[in-house]
Amino acid sequence: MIRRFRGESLHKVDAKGRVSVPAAFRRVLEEGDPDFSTGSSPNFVIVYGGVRGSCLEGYTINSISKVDKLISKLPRFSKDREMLERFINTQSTYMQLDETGRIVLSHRLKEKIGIGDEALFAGMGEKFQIWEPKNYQNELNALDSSFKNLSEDENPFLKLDQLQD
Amino acid sequence: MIRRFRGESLHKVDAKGRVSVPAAFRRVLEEGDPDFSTGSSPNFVIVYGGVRGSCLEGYTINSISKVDKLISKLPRFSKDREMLERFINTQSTYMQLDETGRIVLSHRLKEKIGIGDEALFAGMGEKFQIWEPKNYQNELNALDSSFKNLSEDENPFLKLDQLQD
DNA sequence: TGCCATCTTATGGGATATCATGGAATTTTA
DNA sequence: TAAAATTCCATGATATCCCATAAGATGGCA
Repeated sequence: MIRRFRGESLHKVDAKGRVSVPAAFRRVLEEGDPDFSTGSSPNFVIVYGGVRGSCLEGYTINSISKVDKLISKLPRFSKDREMLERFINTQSTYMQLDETGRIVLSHRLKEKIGIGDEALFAGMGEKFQIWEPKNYQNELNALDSSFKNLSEDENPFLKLDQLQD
Repeated sequence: MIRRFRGESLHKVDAKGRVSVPAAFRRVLEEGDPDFSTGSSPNFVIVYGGVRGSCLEGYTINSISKVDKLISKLPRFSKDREMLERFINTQSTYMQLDETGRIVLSHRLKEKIGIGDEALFAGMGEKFQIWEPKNYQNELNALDSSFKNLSEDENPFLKLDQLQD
């Protein structure tokens, strides 16, 4: 089975910026790092320049490579490519779990998304997100209400079954 | 034969949150997990963020993968995709039966649907649901009365045979 | 068809491992 | 050399594993 990032969990951020990454996510990060071997700690990538910018996004090495490959397909000096490279390559950083499964969020990263002493991890399939808990709740509420306002044929759940497979 | 989730049954939830999954459902979960082999225990997925949110929904690995695959076809950063990932991926979790056929419902999951020391399992074809027994009864009653108020041409039983295949 | 042996199921309890988290000690680096 | 970052150790809480048992269900077989 290819595991995906699933579920939510809330973790403490200590004075040094250390946070535990949810154990379930570690398994996915390990599987997604071609250089990982039992005993070592997986590498992965955090993108902080995200489309919406209100959370951090974690990618396995394999899934960020996929994104990189897509970007490389764009014309070399196009505005689009320039922009994506800026957001995804420039505004990102390699990370490595320590042996207790934690990472440290630098002052800069915490500031980016307004994190204090708690961080909310949210699984999103091929990536995961890190949110300041209140902002996350707002995001969920906003999502809920915008979902309620959708007409029948805008409902993404219903659109799903119309896709070919 | 492709087995489907059928029937209802009521099970005790012990102090640790452990519940037996109905034996009939285990067979379906086993068939629906490509990595299952006799001797091992099947994995599956519980979604708790359902559109209605009053029960948990269990999916086999195969059926949730179908959904994942459809979602992956949507453009990577589209609003639709984010919404679906949020409702289906974020609000879900991997589960594995133990060798006596039980799962453990975390405090969080029990809270979500108001479960105390009993859980009602309901087969729904491609998925099953877990309800707090009283809520389940209310749901049944509500369904009954709304069914009685339908006109002839709204009756879903009658609409069934009009579908093309 | 009545009875016994066996298997499966549902459930419980205790032991063990993993996880999340904190603090101290040590190294790096500016 | 002080501040920042990293490594190492410690611990309570939670989750997982392992074993136990009683009640049904199943299946032969006389």
